[in-house]
Amino acid sequence: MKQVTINDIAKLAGVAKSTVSRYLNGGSVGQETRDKIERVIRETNYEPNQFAQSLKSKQTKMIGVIVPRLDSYAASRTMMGIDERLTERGYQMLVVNTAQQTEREIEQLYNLAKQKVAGIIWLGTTVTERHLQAIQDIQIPVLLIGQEHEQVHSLVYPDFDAAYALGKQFMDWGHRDIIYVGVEEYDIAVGQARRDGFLRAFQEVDANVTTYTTTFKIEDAIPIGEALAEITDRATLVVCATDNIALGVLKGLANAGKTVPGDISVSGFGGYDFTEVLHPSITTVHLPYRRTGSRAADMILQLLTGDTIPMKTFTTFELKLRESVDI
Amino acid sequence: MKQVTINDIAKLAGVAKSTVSRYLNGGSVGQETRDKIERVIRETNYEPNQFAQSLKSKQTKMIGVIVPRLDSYAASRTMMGIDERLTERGYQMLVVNTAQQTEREIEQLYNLAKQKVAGIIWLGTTVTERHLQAIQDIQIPVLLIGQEHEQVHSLVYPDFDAAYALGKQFMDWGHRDIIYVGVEEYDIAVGQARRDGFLRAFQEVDANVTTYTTTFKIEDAIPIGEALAEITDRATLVVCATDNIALGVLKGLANAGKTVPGDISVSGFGGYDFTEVLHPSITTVHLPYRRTGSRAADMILQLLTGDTIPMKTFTTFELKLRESVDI
DNA sequence: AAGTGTTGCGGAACCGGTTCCGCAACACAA
DNA sequence: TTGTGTTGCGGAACCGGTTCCGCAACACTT
Repeated sequence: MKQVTINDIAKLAGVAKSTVSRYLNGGSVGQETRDKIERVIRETNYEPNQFAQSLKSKQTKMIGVIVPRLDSYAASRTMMGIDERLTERGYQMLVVNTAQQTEREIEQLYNLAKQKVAGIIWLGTTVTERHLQAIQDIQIPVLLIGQEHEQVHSLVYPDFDAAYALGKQFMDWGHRDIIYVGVEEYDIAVGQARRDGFLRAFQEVDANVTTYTTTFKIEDAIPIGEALAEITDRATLVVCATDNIALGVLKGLANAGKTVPGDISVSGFGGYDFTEVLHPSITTVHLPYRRTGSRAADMILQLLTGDTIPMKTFTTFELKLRESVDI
Repeated sequence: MKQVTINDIAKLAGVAKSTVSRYLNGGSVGQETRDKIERVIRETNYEPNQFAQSLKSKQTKMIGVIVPRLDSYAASRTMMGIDERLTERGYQMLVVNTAQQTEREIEQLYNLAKQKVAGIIWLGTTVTERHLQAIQDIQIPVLLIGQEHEQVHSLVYPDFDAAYALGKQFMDWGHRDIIYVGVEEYDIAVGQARRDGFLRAFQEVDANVTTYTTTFKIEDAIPIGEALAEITDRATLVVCATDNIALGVLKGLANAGKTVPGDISVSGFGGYDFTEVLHPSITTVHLPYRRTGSRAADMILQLLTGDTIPMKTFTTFELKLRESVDI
């Protein structure tokens, strides 16, 4: 099981190793020599040593993917999409996890650069000066998913538009007293764009809105749901910034003995698979995580070949109007 | 931003590069030289080129992780655990996805070997002769999670015991007419061990059991739930082999207008987070995926250092007795 | 004073590829 | 026949580390 090297091939084929290398990389090699080398390579199952190659070329066939957490639905689906496409194209995905620490995002940018990945796909939550500095330092194409910044190529979800569209639908249905449960503003896409989209829709018809702020964790939204149970006579709809929050709110309401959508309606955002199979099924916005991953892979590969692509690309969204919101 | 090399350091410090290398790897170097080198390294932010190192050493600080899918709860949580521990210990996780194709598992074993990972953690579904062959060929420590085989170090969930314990509990509560919804047998752990554990518990009290077989997908279980709605007067409990199946069954029952646990009880297996926040909350078995990941990381690292560890290690489980099953 | 270790260090080879350079062989045009 | 190009190939240098070997300097015995 010893590693077969290019030297072995050269020796067995009776040529110089530079010739073998040329054969492998499409240089000029005579037909006769070509045949000999090909035979030897086939017989020995030769595979070039990637380290030796990378040592010289200072490049790999890897694309780094920076994710805030490994166990989020959005991240998982996006990774799937990325991996599929990358594999098709002969690249490998190298996932690194930041455990939701901004500091580690920056660390990992440098780290991936050290590992000579060809490009980086970054599932971001926030973009700071130091991120930009890192991106500039490392001299590697970076594609940002889920957030945007004018200086970084980005592939973003139409959070504002989707939120607006969903909010508008609710307004059309006549909801006028709304609870909005969002997250902190440091997450631009979720904390700001989504909220602003909803608020715009609500304000257009002068609806009454009460805002709560929570985290991305299900548990943290439960008490909010419980608290909301007190005012189900007034408010008719709880709009949540994520499906996880909706889940927590639903639980809280259930704990307090309220039924959905009977006593009050609840909507989510994100489009987790299982929102559909719950009872009641949850009204939400479906974001195409997986397809976005694939597109991101395509885009980063284009960036590698030097193609120019728009700095900012939007994905699509789809309203999922289901049982949890009363018409 | 050009790469600083060991030659640069040597030149700047006025020593031979072999001395620098010795300094870095703990060889004998005089105090004075040591200081000079240290200063230069600090000033230049020198970091050794990993490719050059690996080229010589034929090793990396990477642990390959083979997962059947990127978007399963179990896989995600396990990866989290692995990554955490590996990062602590100065290793990196390299995840490869097989998209549930057995063939690709084997491919990836060889592939990871080619990339000279130090060890491999394999979240398996089934173990064939060809897997064993691959494992033997590559000469790299492999740790199998979730399945077992006498020739491979494995870390397994106590599927049988957990299923037995849960089934026994149901028997104690007096359920006697049971529906079991499982998966195909090719998955030893889920398809066989879990089923057998349950059946054992049921048989001990001569309960009446009807068995259905489905897949790991939520959707495929929905029709089963719908079909079961016909017999809620007879059967009192649907035992599902996974939480996903339980979710589908619940949906099917809901579609048919049945309530849980009013008309019939339903239990899951696996312990997804959100089984707790559903309404009704789902009775299930919690398996410690994340902690298992961490342990797996520890174990593979032990294997690297040549320690001997038991061929087979069991994890724990915890019954989560909740609302979806009537007492 | 001669012999025996020990320590610190430089030089060179090596890991397995890629690439540059130059030479030989051959064809073809002038 | 000489000159110009093209093609095929070997040799050597290089990528950035690690490691083996040998030598010099300096104790420390005996």
